[in-house]
Amino acid sequence: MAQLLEAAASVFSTNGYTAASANSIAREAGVSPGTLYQFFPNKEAIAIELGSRLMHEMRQTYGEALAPVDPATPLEQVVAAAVDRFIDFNCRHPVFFALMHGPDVPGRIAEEHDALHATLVARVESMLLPYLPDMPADEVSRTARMSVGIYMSGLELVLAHEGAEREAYVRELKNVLYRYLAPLVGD
Amino acid sequence: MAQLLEAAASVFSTNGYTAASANSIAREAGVSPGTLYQFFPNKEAIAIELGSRLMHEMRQTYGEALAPVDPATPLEQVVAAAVDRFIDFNCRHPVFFALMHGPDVPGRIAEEHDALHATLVARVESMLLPYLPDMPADEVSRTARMSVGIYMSGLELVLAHEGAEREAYVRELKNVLYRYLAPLVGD
Amino acid sequence: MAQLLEAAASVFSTNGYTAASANSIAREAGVSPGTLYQFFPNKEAIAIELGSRLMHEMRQTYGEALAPVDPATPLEQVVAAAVDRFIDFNCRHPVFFALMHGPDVPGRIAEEHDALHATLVARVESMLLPYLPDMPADEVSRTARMSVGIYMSGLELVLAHEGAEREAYVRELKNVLYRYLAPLVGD
Amino acid sequence: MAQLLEAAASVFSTNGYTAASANSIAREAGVSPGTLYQFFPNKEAIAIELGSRLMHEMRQTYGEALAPVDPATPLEQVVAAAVDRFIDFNCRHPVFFALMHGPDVPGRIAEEHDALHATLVARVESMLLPYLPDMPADEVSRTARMSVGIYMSGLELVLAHEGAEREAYVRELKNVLYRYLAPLVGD
DNA sequence: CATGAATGAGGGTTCATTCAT
DNA sequence: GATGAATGAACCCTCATTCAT
Repeated sequence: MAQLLEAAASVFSTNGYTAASANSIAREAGVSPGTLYQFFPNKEAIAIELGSRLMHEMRQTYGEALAPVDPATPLEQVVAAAVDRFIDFNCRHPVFFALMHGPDVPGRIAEEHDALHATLVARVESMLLPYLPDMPADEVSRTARMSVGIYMSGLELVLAHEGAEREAYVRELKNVLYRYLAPLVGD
Repeated sequence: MAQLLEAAASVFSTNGYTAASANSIAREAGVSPGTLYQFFPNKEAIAIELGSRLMHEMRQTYGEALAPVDPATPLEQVVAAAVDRFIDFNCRHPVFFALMHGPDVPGRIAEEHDALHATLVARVESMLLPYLPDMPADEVSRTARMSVGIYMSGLELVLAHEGAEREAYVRELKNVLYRYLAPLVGD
Repeated sequence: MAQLLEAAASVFSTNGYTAASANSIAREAGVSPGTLYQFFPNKEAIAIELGSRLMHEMRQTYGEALAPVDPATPLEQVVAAAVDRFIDFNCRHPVFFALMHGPDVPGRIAEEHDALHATLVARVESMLLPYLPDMPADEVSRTARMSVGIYMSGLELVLAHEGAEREAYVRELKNVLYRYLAPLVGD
Repeated sequence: MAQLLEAAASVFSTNGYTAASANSIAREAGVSPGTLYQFFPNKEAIAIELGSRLMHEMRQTYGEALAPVDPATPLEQVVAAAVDRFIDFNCRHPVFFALMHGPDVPGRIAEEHDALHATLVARVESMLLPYLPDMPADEVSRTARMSVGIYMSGLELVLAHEGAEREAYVRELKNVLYRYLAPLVGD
């Protein structure tokens, strides 16, 4: 059953959500289609469950890290730590990226995709808030969304490379974010 | 047939690449499926041709603008102009976004996606080069790719909003890019 | 396309509605499953169309016969004629019987089944009315429903036999109906 | 296991034979599907066993009643009693109706259906015989079959209504049968 | 050239049946 | 015995693609 989620994660990351077929997931998991449907009522449910597990794991693993930070901590440090954790998380769970580049089609998993996204935005917002005590709420929200966007596009580049090149992209992503946020926090 | 490409552009931007069916494109174009297959060997080919045309149009429309700039022009101005043009281009050709985000699936269409992407990267590179005369080539390339990534994620946010909120995201995107590049060009 | 309805009629009469699979209908018609779905949105629609055609044909063929009859006509004659026509109709359209022994499962064809049944009841009612001018409406309705039920069960016996035996059952059915109705009409 | 048969009876009468799934029967019985298949080789066998038990129960309960009757008993009384018992039996065993109407599909279950039917016919025949001493055997058989058909279609109408309306249909069914048989027995 | 009916592999899903525990 | 997860063929339906007209 974890077997099935693993297979689904693998197929989703390889082919994307839309192109992943229920039977291909079952095949990857080494079970019959019928078995898959004893655990999940439909294909969507697999993605949804996968999504919740990812969100849960994110909270478990990085719960404290994204909790309100002492505003005295240098921003550079906070950004670097957040990026490192985010990259690390995605390398261990490449399906996260697949689910975030969710399906073009609307539906329940689109909602799940949105939930994942919203979770991410909320965490970034809560991380930024101590640094931006005087910024209006809607501006904070925009800043958080922009940061998540940068995160995601940086992640794409990072995952597309290996070794030293990957490291270079990680540094670059940190730079982008730090330089974007530094003026806002008066750092 | 321009008629077919227009229809395809419309359907791709409405439903995304994966969900767009060949027959729905033909219907939208007001021709029979058979006719479609006399112009294109398959669905992928439509996306590929569409991509080429977009690249061509990008070159036609903004050719001069992205041509090497006088390094004396303030970076802020250059970034602002590039972002404005980019947003404008995407509003007039929403299919560009669909093609850049759509195809999770590997295949020839992914290659086309990459070609589009590469074109974009090349243009940004050529724009940056005058500002970064001393930067090693691979670092310039990384900077350009990072910039394109930021562009794309910014675009997503811009397109997702309207009116004043959209304007705010446009400004934010300019900020991100300017702050990212400023230290590099010694501005 | 008539080809498809014919095939459907054949498969429905052989296997019953529930057990008839869309693909088996297509196979019987000598076409591919896809073709079937260009003419009908789903399996139900085939049964529904088949039902309407039957009702239509019933009205076309026997329109005048079931129209209000001169109450002077001997009941025996009317019953005999109605039974003969009914049997004849069913021999030419055996699927009628299959659709009337509709699906246990509820759904749109169940409604169609009901519509067929209601049509039949209405025709019998209109045939009986001139003979039962003083009977309360609900009693007429009951009588009509009872008559249709007798019709149907008689039909089953008739269809299950051949030759002289079949003829004997036809006579028997006429007897049942005549004897049932005679006291009501004061014949 | 009586438990299983009870469950099957319940599921068959609720959903009809075709729509009843083996697993739903097992669930209703509170056992696992595996257990079900230790008592019955397949789904059909359940229906068959259920049918046998119904026949047996019919014989147990109404054995004497349907045994040869004193031909002096007024036919009206005999018919009324038989109908009342038949309706009563079906109210207590609604699965009887499901089994008699359910299986459009040919197969062993249809044979069982026929066996049930044959039993019913035989009982009616034995009831009629004393009244029809001079009728040829095949004609008696036809009369019995016809009577059973009327029974069944009357039953359907009775079960489809409630309260006073149901009572009215019961009376109607008695009328049909009595009027049908009266001339034959010279009543 | 254009047509559009026809194709058929493949998608998601169900369910009678089996078998290792 | 009893279990219930596993099976896999078959179900309904879609859609990229073809070909006779």
